[in-house]
Amino acid sequence: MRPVGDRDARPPEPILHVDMDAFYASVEVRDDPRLRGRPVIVGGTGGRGVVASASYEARRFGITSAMPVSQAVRRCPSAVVIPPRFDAYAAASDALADIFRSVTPLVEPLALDEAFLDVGGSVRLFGAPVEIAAGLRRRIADELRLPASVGVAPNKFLAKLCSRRAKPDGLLHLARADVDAFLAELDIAELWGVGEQTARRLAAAGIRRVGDLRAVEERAIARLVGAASAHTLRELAHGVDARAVTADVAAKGLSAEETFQVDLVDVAQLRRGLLALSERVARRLRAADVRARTVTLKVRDADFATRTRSRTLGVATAEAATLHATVMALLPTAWAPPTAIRLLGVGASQLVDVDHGVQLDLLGSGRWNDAERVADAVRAQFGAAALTRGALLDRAAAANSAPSRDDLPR
DNA sequence: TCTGGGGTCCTAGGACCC
DNA sequence: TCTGGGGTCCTAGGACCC
Repeated sequence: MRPVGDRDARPPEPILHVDMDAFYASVEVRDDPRLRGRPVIVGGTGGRGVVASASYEARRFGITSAMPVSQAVRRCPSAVVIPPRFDAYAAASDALADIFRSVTPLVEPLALDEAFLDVGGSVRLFGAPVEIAAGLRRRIADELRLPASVGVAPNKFLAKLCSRRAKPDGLLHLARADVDAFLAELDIAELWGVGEQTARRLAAAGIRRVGDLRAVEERAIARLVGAASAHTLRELAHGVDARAVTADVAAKGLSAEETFQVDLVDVAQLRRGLLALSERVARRLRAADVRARTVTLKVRDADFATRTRSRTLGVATAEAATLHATVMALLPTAWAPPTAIRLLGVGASQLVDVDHGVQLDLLGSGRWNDAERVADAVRAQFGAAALTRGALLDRAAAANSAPSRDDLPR
């Protein structure tokens, strides 16, 4: 039975989207006050790096994320370029999550710097959603000394639109009654799932605003973007989004990839690169207590042509040796000399829980797993650099590989 | 000095089974 | 002796998101 009465009613706009402003750059400015007011770029400094985050001062020069750092620096020679410190961002992200969970258990992170919150059950304790949102912004500013923007709306999609609209350092509440008018004039590119390609295809059919989209039959949209996208698009155009805020969403897959500063050209280099990536993936699988059934090799040529090859194993694995053997077996189907390679990747998907005991490995490659688990323990106690495979210590590998980073806890 | 790294979801074709 | 339909799994690629 639901209690009757206003005090218990679920508010009409219970969903919050909290999004940190220029997150990585803001953390850097906070931790080094000399950077305040200056154009700050966080990104790879190795020559092939791109912008991961840019302060609003840098954005005034037309610098956007994913832009090559080289290009960004040409636009703004006075910009300070800082290599990412993921540990610092992860720490800030953890503190942020603690603040979120102090108002509701229904917290769904989307990335290190943003999350959905359903505060529908929190109003009796903490007040209306807008008041909760304002309180969160205050606490984030006071305790983390970081700027955040918050959207308050009836559902996830609208809340995300609102937080974007509120940026930087703002709060926007969209009442249910205002949804239709708000959406009608919106550019279709603002819809979730409409990127450059889709926007171009829709525009070619005369659909530029959400209002235009509403006037077109779903079947006609499906011919442009496929059935599934057409259905979602139509719902979003009417402000409908039934997805619940869900805490603890299990990951579907996990991968590691690396763009090399200098292209790789021979099989020995590729073998070493794939071994290092296999180790990173295996370690993360074991840390998450999962095993993968499907292994994917990713190869990008010097001319940026990208291929993937995958194989599904009979027995799920979390062993670097197995991952490595699998991607090495796939390699000849994706690469042949003398093609130069700029990126390698190793992916693991079709994850199964170790607890569920799906794997019954009677043939006993288990000794590899034992050895690797011992290695995990040594690294946990003495640091990531404490143990490295002999094959990775080769001089050529050391010279060509970017400094390795610890894998991010997720 | 062109184009990172980590993900999710969808589509389409083929294999295979009933 | 000429061709069904449904369902599931696997693989490759692409769009999109932060």
